[in-house]
Amino acid sequence: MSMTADTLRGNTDTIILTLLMRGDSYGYEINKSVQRRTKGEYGFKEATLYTAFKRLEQNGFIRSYWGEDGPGARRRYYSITEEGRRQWEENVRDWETTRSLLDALFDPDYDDEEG
Amino acid sequence: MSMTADTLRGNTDTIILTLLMRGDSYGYEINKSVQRRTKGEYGFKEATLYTAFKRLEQNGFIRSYWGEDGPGARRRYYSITEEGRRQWEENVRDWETTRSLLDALFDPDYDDEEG
DNA sequence: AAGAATACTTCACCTGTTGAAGTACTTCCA
DNA sequence: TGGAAGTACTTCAACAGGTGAAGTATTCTT
Repeated sequence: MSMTADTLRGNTDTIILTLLMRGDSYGYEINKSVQRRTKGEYGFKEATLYTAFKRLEQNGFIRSYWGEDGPGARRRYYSITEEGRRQWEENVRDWETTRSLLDALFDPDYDDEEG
Repeated sequence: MSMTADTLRGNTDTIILTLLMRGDSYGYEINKSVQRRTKGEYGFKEATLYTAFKRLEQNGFIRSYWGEDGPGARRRYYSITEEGRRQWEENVRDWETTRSLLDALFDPDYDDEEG
């Protein structure tokens, strides 16, 4: 796994929750959104994406249902739950904390006496 | 593993390299520095720390030697190599990229047409 | 008709983190 | 003097999340 992917690890769930806050969606489309937002620099591997859905559903953060039979392949839609929204808030706060921790830890000129 | 620890995963090596850029050091002290910089919010588990040293040394990013026999328990000192410095630069660039990717991916108001 | 795109599933494997247990020495303090 | 706490490192088994690979099935494009 590359450095980048390793940093992303564990944020998969939060990324998915963020996109579901805009409305119900399905795997393939969510992944396209991720790619669009990152200008193609990042996208989920299929296995990553679908195991994340399973995990999120087991934790009660999302719910799923099969889409109407239209043209094209069948789609499983996901929608975020109230608990999922709460989890999203917490995860984003955690991210902000971790982000500043890492910024401090990667600073080669950090003053150790600073408080 | 908590969200925070999961985001930190894979950045262990870069944290250690950052601290070694200030001069040679040893495990216990490096960990204290991490705790100081994060105001006690983060520190390595011993197993994490020492497996990271092993990994870094195997990759040629650090070198190690036993400290002089003084008072107190024996210490294994580490010093960063030229290759380690190059790796550090790369990792920090990767971190900056990933940080903005995640900031974009966690934005619930992101405009999908933006580009 | 072929190939690309859409869409999802499952499995075995890999990597980094961790809990737990152990070794060994020194300092503090009652 | 003796026990707890602090310093310092080691090893191992277990766990979680990500990934490559292979498969299924449909539709769109050329």
